[in-house]
Amino acid sequence: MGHYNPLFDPLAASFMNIIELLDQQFRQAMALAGIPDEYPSRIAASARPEFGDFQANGVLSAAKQLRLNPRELATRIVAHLDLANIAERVDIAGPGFINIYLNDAFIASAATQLYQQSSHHRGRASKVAKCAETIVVDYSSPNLAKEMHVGHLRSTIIGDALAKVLEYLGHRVVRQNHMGDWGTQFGMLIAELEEQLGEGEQPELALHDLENFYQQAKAHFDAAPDFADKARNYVVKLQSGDQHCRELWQQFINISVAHSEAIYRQLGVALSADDIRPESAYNSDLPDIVATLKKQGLAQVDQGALVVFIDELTDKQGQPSPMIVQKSDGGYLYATTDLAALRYRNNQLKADRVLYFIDARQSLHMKQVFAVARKAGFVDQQMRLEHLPFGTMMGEDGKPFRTRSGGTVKLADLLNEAIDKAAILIAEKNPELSEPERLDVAHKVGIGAVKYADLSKTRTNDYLFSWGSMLSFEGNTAPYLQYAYTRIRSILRRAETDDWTTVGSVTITGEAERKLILQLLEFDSTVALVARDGFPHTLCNYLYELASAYMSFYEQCPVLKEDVDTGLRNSRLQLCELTATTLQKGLELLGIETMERM
RNA sequence: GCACUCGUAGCUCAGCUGGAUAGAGUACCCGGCUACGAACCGGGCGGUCGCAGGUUCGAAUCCUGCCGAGUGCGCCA
Repeated sequence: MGHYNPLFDPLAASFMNIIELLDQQFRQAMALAGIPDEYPSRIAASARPEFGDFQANGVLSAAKQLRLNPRELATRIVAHLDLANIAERVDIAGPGFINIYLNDAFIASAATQLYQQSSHHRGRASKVAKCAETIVVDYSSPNLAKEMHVGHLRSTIIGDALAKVLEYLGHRVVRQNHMGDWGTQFGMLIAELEEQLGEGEQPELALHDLENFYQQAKAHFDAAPDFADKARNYVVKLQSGDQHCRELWQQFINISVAHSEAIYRQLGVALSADDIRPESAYNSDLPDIVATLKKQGLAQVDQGALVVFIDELTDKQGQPSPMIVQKSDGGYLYATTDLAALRYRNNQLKADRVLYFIDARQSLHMKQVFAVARKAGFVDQQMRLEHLPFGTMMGEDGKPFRTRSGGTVKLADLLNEAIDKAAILIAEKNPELSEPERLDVAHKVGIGAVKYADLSKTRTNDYLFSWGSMLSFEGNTAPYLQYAYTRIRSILRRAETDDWTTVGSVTITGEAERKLILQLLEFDSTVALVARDGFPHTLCNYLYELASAYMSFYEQCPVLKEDVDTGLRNSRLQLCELTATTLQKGLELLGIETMERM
């Protein structure tokens, strides 16, 4: 696999991108200097201001691998480098660093171009994909046996952010909510529901608190052997299509799905009923999956169960990794369902790429499913299967998270608390907001804070759940970004006329403007990175730095007070507008809303 | 036993397939509202990047070993 440069992603190629531009010039110069083109220039923002704006780090590693003197090579490349009108200076420093000092006029013109583009599109324009793909994004996938709790937050909002990013880049995204509605535990729930309905309960009433209902059923199951037997019997009847069982199950599922959908609405997650493709949907495919595996000689009976031994996954002793696809009692497992889902995504959905946002603890399982699906030909060879794992939620004590009572925090409770807290803060800070506006803002701020707290952490690491960080509205948080946005909107409202939108161009008078523009120019490459790797925290960090650069600009550069005649007022208004649209688009991709005032 | 992940400031975390003097937030201290919105800005304090080797011009990053934490490994999902 070659080195990936996001700026050479064909999707990114259609727009002005400063790093891409530099990269192109460097590739040319490197080619002229006799460097094979598999060596990337690796243009990156410089670590320190005294090292210029950008540096080309690839030259040093190329020199190393080609066993050339790095300083000499750098000199040769710079001699071929054409950055006229782009850089005012290119230095070679230390062992062979190439430092690029951009021309202010060039930066200003890049900003102007970007502004005109975004103003023409009425916002940050989405890229037109040259090679749009069909990408299945499998996320959220709650277990319908229980109420959604905070542990479901990650898959739901990270998956949703990725879906939005991929759509923004022009891909065809197919959301799949692989809801868990078909496990063994549903026998238990049906048995409990039957008993409670027998006592005259209405299903809506019995199930108004899903979590509580589940606990009742579980306690009943553990305590009463005859109840447990009945439950197990119900599983078999349910999966073989028994009418009565199916009806009870359906009542349960309806209420549980409605609960999930209420959470999605509150979160602003773009998962609809159409995206639900639950485990039960694959029930009728399972016998054929197993029969195919048997026919191909991939599955064999071992200790009573039907097992696929995966040669591609072996341990140090060369033992192939086993995956059970059918239990000794004939029942199927979630591995079987996952295989059926993959075949569906290949044959029906025609996916080029499938992304799974699932807990890291399922890593082995996902590897097994992918390997078997390929061996069995359930998916085309070129289809890209990616498990994008996330870490376990930990408690303050560093152990897997539990509340004092040993339970989990309901997602609904967390969201309501965040909104309530935001409402109190808003009433304090901005009492003149009307009641309806305050409620609206409280919702956006509270939900935004919760989502950002999660999205801004590296996906793959374990993460600490704390009310404090989830409900924080200061520092590197969503409200900080939202606040930056409202400050800009406030200026733009006060500008009154809109002559500035079409007259004049961006000019640079100081460091604050320069930094702000350089940050604005990195939006596209940041989004491309998120689409490739599936780490939304990269975008969070970018937006925080953007908002931060704007806040400094705001302190140092008066906007409305500037003289119209010098053109500076228009220049700064355009920068404000460009920052606002970039913040808004970035937050939108993360699923976080903005507002006019807060 | 085997496998995967992780260990960075008091706390919570960034650090982009090796780059120059390791950065934010928070907490604490100092300064800034008769100012385009102070949910903000500027400054200070704070780190043997778990430990020890190795690879090289250069290591938080790559390799090996050790210590510590979490997770997974044929009939739950």
